[in-house]
Amino acid sequence: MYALVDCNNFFVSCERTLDPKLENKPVVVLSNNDGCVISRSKEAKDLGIPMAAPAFKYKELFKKHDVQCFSAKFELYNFKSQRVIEISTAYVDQPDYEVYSIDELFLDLKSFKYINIYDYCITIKNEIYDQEKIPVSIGIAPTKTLCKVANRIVKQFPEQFEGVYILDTSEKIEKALKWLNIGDVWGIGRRLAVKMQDNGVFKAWDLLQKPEMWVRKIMGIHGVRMVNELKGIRQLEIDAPSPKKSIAVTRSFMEMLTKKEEVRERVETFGMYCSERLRKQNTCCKMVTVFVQTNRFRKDLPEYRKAMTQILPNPTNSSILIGRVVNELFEAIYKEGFHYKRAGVFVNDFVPEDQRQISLFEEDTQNQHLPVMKAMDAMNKKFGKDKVRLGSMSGENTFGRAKLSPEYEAFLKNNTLPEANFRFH
DNA sequence: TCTGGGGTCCTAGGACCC
DNA sequence: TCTGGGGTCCTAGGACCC
Repeated sequence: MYALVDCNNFFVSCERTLDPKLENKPVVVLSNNDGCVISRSKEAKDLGIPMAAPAFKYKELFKKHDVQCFSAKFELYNFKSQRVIEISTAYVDQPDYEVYSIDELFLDLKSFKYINIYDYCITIKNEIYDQEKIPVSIGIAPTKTLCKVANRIVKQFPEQFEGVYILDTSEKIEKALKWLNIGDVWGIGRRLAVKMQDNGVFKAWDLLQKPEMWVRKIMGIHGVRMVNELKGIRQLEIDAPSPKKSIAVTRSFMEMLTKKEEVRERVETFGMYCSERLRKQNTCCKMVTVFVQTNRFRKDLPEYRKAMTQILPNPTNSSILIGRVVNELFEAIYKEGFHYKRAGVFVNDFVPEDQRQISLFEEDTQNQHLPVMKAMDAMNKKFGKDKVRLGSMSGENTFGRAKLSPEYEAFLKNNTLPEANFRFH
């Protein structure tokens, strides 16, 4: 059996660890620029605040019900996430887990043939709460997809299950799938949900009644795997962490930017962050993409969006070399006369730092840069983010964050903050 | 006025090879 | 008039996830 440990409304729960008075009150956490709702407490969900709701549209509701709003504090969430992972994984053999996202991890319970896994998971749940004050739900089932279903059941019926539910017998599975809406199946997004309903598939169970050819045609290979997983036939394994295949740094700006030099400074900074993250995993990239765009919601202003990619003659992770490319691409796509709202840099096509294929004809300076770069990284690690940086960076952010509470300042001071270390899907 | 950010995988079609 | 067959690799776009 697998178990899925999932933190309940994780970012809000983290806020509550700093301020216990937030317990039982409606609380939301907002994205950068305080733009969208990205985490909601149960009380906030009950008020009808949807996920990803633009904050400005709900101002009245927030005020009326005294909803507590917080800017995102990702240092805190990463820290708490690490703690939850450490506690959970101490209960299984070493490679038998997969960190799925910042607030979820799968455990492989294969080594526990003789103990009561339900009780065991109750213990895990309780220890996470006792030590970190983070409430979690645990769904146990033979496949990952069914773990997701079990987890949903736990959250839906809190008074019945005390945070843990096992979905094991075929009777329970059938009952669960006849209850579960098709759009709530892991892997069915908005588009597919509509397509399913058009074809008379409303519950997860209905999908199992469709012929495989139909599933293959509508959903591709994903669908076939999904059906098997729902039947209890394992298709998805617990995976060891793998290096990233692409890195992106993108931001919306608090205010629209109209000066070329301001936008340039931003994309150069994003390029630097990409380079730092490449060095952190000891890889070089062979491709760099830069994009800029105006505010897509402002129909009264002229719209412009453009991206451009360059393939590098020699793989690199030097901030200087990547910065140079970013600058060239920026020059090629930037157009005067627009109000820019968002920009970003992507890097991909990675090779390990020590396995670079060098072009015969292009000069390669990566190795001259590397010692300087590593020294820079070491100093920033010691003294703080962006303390040492390239001259092209202002070192300032253009996105807003509410004033930090004294509790949070104290938290930042007292903890060595871990690096984010998550796979995204 | 105000609308996030960072990932993965699959597929279809085109270019190219022998 | 007649115009093969099979394979790989790359890319863009679409779908999904948290």
